[in-house]
Amino acid sequence: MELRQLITFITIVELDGYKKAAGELGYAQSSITAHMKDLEQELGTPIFDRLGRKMVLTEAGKKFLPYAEKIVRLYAKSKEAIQNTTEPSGQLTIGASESLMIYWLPTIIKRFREKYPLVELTMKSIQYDNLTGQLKKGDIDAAILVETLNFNPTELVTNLIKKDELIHVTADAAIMPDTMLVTEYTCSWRPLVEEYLKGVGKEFISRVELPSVEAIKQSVLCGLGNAMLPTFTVENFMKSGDLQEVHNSKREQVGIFTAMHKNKWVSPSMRAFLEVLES
Amino acid sequence: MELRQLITFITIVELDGYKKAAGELGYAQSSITAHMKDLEQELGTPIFDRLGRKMVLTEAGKKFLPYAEKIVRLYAKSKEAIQNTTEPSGQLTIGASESLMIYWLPTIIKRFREKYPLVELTMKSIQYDNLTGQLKKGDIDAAILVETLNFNPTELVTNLIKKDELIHVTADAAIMPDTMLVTEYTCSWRPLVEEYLKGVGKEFISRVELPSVEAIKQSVLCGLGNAMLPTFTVENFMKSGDLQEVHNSKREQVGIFTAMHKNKWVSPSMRAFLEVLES
DNA sequence: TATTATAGTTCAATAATATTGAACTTTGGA
DNA sequence: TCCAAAGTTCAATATTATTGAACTATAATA
Repeated sequence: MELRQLITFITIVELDGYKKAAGELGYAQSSITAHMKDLEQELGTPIFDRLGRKMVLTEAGKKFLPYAEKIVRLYAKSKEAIQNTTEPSGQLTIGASESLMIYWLPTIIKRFREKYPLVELTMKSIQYDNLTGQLKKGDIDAAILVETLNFNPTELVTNLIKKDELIHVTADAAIMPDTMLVTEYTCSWRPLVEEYLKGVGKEFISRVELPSVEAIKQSVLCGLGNAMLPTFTVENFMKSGDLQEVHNSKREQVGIFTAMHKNKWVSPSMRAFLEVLES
Repeated sequence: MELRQLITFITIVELDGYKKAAGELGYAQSSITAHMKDLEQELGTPIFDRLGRKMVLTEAGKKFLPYAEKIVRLYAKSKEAIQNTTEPSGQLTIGASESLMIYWLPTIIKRFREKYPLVELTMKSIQYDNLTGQLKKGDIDAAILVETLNFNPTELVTNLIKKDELIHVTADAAIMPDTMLVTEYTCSWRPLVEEYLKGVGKEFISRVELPSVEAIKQSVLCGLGNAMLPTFTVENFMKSGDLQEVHNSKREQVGIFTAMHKNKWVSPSMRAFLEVLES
């Protein structure tokens, strides 16, 4: 049984005759006969009675008709549902680094939700040590993260959304305290912090590792130590003066990137999200 | 898009891989690739992301999956519904002559209904002058009727269920009144009545045409005239003595027949009905 | 870091099947 | 009685589905 035979069957019933159906569908009449013979063989019973030159549905044919119609209707519907995905919809799972999630994405997500309400958006925090794995397994469709500017792993397609800088901040601009508050090792910019410290000859300074950017920031505010953080995380406190840049400190370049698996199909939802990101 | 491709698609998702699906379905792996390429072409979007050696459903694929499953499930269901028609069901329309409908069929219908409750049985009265037409148009699936024993029209398959006789009845057995109560001309046994009258030299006797057997019987009972009727219509009144056979009258042979179009497929319901009829 | 095994793709050859036209059958009207 | 219309059959042909072999890319392993 194949869809084409079901379509033939339905057309015969609609137009009341093999010949008309053949004309409608662009087949030779004998093809119509063949289609129906196949169907009847598969079903094991005749579906038409050949009463004189009239074709009349048998009881089996009558029972089968609604099934055939439903199947063909579903077929058409499925095509439409997939093809006419003008309006992004369905699930979209984005992995984001914790800091971006807090300081940058909320407004973006809000805009995206307003524009594409049919997309079921899920945000997940990413594991920096297994980004490729997460993208490959389909755990997340794309990732947004802060990385060094040379970020470009094979297997992934990356895209720089925005450049930013790591800035050395402290509660009191005059001093560079002995304690450096840092993120964990798997954090993407942690190597840059280490490089910076080496650059200023402070590679042996004591470090306190804290689990989140927000924890580090609050601790810096209390004077517990200082830290290298992306500017977008500290902008507001710089303006208010609660945090200040260490004098003569060097800034390190970082970028906000999107990343996805290179073979991944970019769905309409995904494209929409990337567009909102870039605007 | 063909059913076979949908089955392949579903199997791939279930077994998680082209190779396993190929094994399961008895295809070469390249056939699986071809199936999915066809599907993707028809839908206009990829349905799998080739992430490394893992095949992961795309968003479009995820949306398509439930459609595919529903279509394949319907396909299986339809086959089952048609093939496993062990239990007769569906519509069955029987045409019957008015007399049989009244005196013979009620108990048969009752038995049939008890045995096959799923069949929606419809009884229609037949037009004797257009029996073939009714059978051909699908107005009725089969007819049950009283006919002369040589009843055997081309185009129809007939079957003698039971022999019966036309019996010349009257309210007073001693006399044969001047008035003959007869059915209309299109009635199947009317010619036999005419033949009988000719046989007994009464071909010019006066006739009153009445529209139904029941009307004739009641009229005979009142002494309005006499009539030739099938025994099954008058049995009870013969036993009670209210109707009596005319002395030395000849009986005419008739039969109760089923008739259906010769090309008509005998559905399980129909077969069941015929079996009940013959028991 | 090679090496190997695994999973999927490509492509040309082949097997399978769908379609067709021509001749035939049956039926319903002129 | 003959003709036209509708469907069937069947052999020829066109199309398509399937396959095996060579190839690519990736994951595992040694």
